[in-house]
Amino acid sequence: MSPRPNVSDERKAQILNAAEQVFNKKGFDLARMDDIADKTGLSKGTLYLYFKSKDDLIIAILERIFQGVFRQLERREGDELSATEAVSQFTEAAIRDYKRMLHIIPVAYEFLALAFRNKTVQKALKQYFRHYMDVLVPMIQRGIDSGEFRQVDPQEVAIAAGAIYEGTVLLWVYDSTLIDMERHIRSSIRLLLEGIQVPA
Amino acid sequence: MSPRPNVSDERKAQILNAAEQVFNKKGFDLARMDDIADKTGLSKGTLYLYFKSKDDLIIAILERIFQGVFRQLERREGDELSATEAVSQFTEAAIRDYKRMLHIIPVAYEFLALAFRNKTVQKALKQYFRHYMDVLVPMIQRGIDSGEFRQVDPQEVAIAAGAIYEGTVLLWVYDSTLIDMERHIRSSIRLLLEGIQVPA
DNA sequence: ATACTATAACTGACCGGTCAGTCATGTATT
DNA sequence: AATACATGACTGACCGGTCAGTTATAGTAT
Repeated sequence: MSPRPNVSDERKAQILNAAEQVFNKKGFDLARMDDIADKTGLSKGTLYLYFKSKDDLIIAILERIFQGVFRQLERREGDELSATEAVSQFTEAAIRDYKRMLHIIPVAYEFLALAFRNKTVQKALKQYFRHYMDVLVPMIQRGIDSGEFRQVDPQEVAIAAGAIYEGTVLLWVYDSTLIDMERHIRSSIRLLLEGIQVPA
Repeated sequence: MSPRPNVSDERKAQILNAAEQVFNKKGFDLARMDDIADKTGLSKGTLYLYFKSKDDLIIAILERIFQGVFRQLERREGDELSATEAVSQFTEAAIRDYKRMLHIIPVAYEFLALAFRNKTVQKALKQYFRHYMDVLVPMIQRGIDSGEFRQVDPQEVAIAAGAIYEGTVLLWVYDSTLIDMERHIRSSIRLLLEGIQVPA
């Protein structure tokens, strides 16, 4: 048996949590390994027992975030609902996601800037977006087939919806006093849906 | 008379152009003052004759960008058009703006991340967004008053449109092969407008 | 024309602070 | 004793910013 219990997983999570907070507060570059060490209550040397570099730490954080988002996206449901209701439920799930992720938004935008310079990041974003489209496009297509929606291009509608989700978060960053993320995502999607519904 | 002609304005522009390129390519922190100096063909010392720090340089770049956008926003026209046409023209202007700004998008996202940590940046963004709303909300209100649009909340519609503009750019960053910025901004705004128009 | 002067424009070696990453040493557990 | 875990002082590369010195040019004097 080991002379000491294996604490590797706890330590890693503990370090990632601290690092996430520090990165959010200061940004990648201004975040010091010493800051993260202080936050965990461990020493800097110990960080390097569990992560071999600062980059390694960042990558691990981003992976953890994307894993969460993918899990959420993959939970498809509501095939028995009307297309409007299905999109609305999807929207509610998206809102829950965004609210859960509010605290890592600063890192997320730094990550976006990085996308222009890093192939791996580009791939992750592309994959995330395709996932999203794979869920939403068929949902809209079903609405068209059932006569609930007009003859629109389902991909264009899905892109409009995606733009509304992501864009509302951005507007909220611009001015959080004027934008209520939850309310405005909901109202914008409602306007979009009303535009494609076949009048009763 | 001066022993040498004043080249201050040309130099500043020259340095800002070079800095913009380098910041876009490497990001703010990885960009070296020496890189910028090399790009201009001037020496590092000369940069400091015109800008007192690296921060000063990035601030000047962002100011230049915002000035351009404000100039665009303030050019109101089209009071004699239908509201739909006015919004469409505004959209075309926005598309032109975005296309013109494509090359500084990486810096823009770094700037957004900064918004969470910097009051000045927060103020600039807020101002930008208010400007935008000040133009678009009355445009939509006019459509409602004239009976062209349904009784919707004009602010909600303006926010939806703003989210579409900004969000489409973001989706394009995610996957530039799937998103045609110009086409998808246009189609999404069209869907939105169709949703608020009073049926003929 | 030529030489001289004043000064704006420019240069680049250098300084000093910073910080990611290392490692010799120590401690707790079995 | 053996092993896993932990420490924090230390190192050295790096880079923003400085400044003593150099160069170019417009005007002036001869």
